[in-house]
Amino acid sequence: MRASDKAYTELRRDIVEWKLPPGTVLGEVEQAERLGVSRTPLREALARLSADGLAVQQRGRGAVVSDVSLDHLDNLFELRRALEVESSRLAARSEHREGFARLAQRFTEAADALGGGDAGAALEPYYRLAGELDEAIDQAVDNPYIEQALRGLRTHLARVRRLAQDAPDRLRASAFEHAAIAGAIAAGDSELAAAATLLHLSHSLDHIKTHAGS
Amino acid sequence: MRASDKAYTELRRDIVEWKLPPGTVLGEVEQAERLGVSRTPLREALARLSADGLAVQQRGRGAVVSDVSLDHLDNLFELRRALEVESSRLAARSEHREGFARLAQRFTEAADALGGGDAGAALEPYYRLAGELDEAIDQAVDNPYIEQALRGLRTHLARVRRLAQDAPDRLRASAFEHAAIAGAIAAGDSELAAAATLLHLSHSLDHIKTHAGS
DNA sequence: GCACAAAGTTTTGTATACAGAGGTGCGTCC
DNA sequence: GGACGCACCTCTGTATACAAAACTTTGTGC
Repeated sequence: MRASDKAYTELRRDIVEWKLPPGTVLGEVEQAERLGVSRTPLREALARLSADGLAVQQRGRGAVVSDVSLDHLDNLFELRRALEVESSRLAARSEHREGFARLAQRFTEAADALGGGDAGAALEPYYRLAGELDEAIDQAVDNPYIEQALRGLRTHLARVRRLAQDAPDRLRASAFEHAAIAGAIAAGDSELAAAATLLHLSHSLDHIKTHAGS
Repeated sequence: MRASDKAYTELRRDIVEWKLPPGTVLGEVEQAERLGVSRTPLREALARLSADGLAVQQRGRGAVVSDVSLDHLDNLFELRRALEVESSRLAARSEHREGFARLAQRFTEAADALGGGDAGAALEPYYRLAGELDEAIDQAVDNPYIEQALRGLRTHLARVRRLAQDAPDRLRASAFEHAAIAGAIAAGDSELAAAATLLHLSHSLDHIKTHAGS
């Protein structure tokens, strides 16, 4: 693995996981020493982070971890709506929809598990399942431009997710909403898939806005 | 201006204007000498171009100008539909819609000019007007995430535009479609704005696909 | 004559050294 | 006592030198 890739991967992970909180100044020598690479590959990593929007380059002052707050939530979800609703629509029209019926079933099972006694143990599998749905939609949409836009969006979402804690009842409802999306795609009903996605996003945003900041 | 910015700007312009056609290998020393900068800032420029999708880094072989062809058109317009339809919808709901009525009028006038005797002279003003509409929508949407996604999209569109020549009658129809979009936004009718945008994109894609390659 | 391997050459990837710009702190002047 | 200015210092931005990896070419063996 190249040193610049290593620096990029580590810095990106640290930023997304809030180990480097917003506003942190990323001094080149400091970070280079911390990560065990030279300044040259580190600068390349910082440039990529800036392109991702995870850092902003201040003139003369180097790079600082970009700000993120609930003020961005509406903006983030507006982009999410544009991309994900259309993605669901396209996925439902795609030829490669074999896996979605099974995914819908697994989401329903996950919802039951989240409602059961040991909800904590069902949490991690549920997040992985949600990731699988994202991947399946990406594959079905089969559009590198949309995929790239979604990748950037998901990075910011993962970062903002820290601001809102996940209540078990919300996760259970979310699982049912995901099941509806996967089911609509499996059925090839593009407008139903779009509607189900729109509903999920609306509920998701509502939940974050009412339960965040505590 | 920093040397890396200069290298990025020039390379980007050369790629978008097809002075560096797809498949061109961007040797580091070669380009560094051509642009009069050192390899270090040039590498930073190449990294940014890769992030934009204008170049792809091939293992061991450096960077090459990314491919672009009519095969990408459907993918590009799918993303365009997702972003621009939602942008029009958001712009129509925005508070800052003062300029759109005037823009709609200017598009109607531009359509008349394009239908008149000296259509060639009306070409350049029309392109500028289309750019103004894009900017106005960006301002009304007021969403940095969507704006960034649109910026990347427009870069690729500018590049692919070379593949399709602009027939005068299509431009005239396009002007009317733009007038409809601007008018709907000015009226604050979000669904009408979305529909007008959808129609414009559909016609635009149809035209390119039937008239391209000659 | 073709295929495989090895060596050479060209290229990228990394480190370090140097220069320039900006910021901060202290001193002096008003 | 406060404000402005100068100097020092730290940090970014750039260049160059070195190392490593990959591709190409040539030679030899089958």
